Amino acid sequence: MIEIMILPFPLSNLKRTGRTKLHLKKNEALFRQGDITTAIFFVISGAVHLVRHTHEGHSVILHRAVSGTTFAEASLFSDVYHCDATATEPAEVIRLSKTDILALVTADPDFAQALLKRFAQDVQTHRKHLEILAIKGAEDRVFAALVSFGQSGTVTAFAIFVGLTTEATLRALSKLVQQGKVTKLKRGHYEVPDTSITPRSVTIKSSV
Amino acid sequence: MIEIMILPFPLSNLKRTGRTKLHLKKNEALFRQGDITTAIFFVISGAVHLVRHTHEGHSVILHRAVSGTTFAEASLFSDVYHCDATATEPAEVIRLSKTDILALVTADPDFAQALLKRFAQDVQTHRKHLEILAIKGAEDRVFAALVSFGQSGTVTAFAIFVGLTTEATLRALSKLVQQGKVTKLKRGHYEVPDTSITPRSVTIKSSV
DNA sequence: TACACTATATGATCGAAATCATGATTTTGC
DNA sequence: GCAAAATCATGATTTCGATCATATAGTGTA
Repeated sequence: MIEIMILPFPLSNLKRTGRTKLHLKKNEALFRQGDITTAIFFVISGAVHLVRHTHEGHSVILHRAVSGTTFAEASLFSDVYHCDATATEPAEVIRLSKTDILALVTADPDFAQALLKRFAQDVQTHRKHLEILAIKGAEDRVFAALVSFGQSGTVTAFAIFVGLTTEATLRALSKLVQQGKVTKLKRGHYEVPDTSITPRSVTIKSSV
Repeated sequence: MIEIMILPFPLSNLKRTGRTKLHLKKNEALFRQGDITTAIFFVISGAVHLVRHTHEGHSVILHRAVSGTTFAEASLFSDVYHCDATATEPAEVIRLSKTDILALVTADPDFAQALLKRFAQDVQTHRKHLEILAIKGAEDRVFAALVSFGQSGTVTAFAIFVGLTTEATLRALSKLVQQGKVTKLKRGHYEVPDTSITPRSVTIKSSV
């Protein structure tokens, strides 16, 4: 039961039947927008993207779930999934039955609190994402996203995440590299060196 | 104790000391980004905007809390507030002590579950917001936001919410009115008539 | 009432990112 | 291993929204 150790909340009381280990191939979908919700998930290895599709073919990467994190927690209280979940690389995930989780919430206060914390983190992450999308210049936006989230996955995926085209993102990255604010590790892999991470001093004036 | 009736979760067990009623004037700040977190809030009347400020003066309206909703729930698990909370119109709010709420989570399973549900709703709302910001055309974006969230507050506030300038938003609105997709109630007040709300048929192909 | 201030509205210009285009490189599936 | 597909990269052109400017309608208040 090694996996229980790395779960962000204690599962000792969860029925064994409530847990299933799944192996996903690349591009394999775990669930799709509109599917009936039956479970939340925990990533052991690999990565899963949560993607929302809009009417006219637009798509947003809402979240990239990586090793050691849970996802689709919000589905506990909604009837259908509101996004697609697709493995972007081969992944192992644990499926946690929705009904069992809900039962455990009622039975185990510590579990409930741990789950609440995860939800709160989700909210914070989404807010950070919203904050980044509000930044106007492509260069500033890409840099902010790189500082806050890092380049998870391909540049193309990163571009969708920051709400720009791949071209615009690449151009911004190459300019940032020129300026020394970003390091190009290798083709398609960029990173913010520690030195360039300036602590944002929150100097808010009390005057309106 | 009228207010307890309209709270989205049962507060009967919350210590009386944990609740304080506050009266906010227009533009009065409840807390600011960086302040130590001590409470979550419930809106009785009026409206409170949660605004996030980025390094270079950009701002995002993360959330508009209106009558009957709670806000700053995420602060339960973080040390400082990550955004400003300001009344955009005179407002009455109830301050709910953070420590008391956390105690109640442990003591009352029903309360814990109700709170979890609220968090989940928050996540869903933020996702919808992210989805809207991913829409490229100004016209499409404004229309989508109007359908999903309605025009809460002024056009200027709505413009910030959708990530456009006031001018671009007004132009988009006036075009949408021309097309009959949006109704102009009066100067600065727009609405999507029921007839134009097309149910988005989720026809996702299983291929790819 | 008069004044200041803010929000709404629309027009003109400019610039930044989307789009289109073309190759090179890497990965993936057979 | 090899062909096909996807990704990375950069250049040229176009388009849409930002910006600047100006005017009007409300709103608060002295």
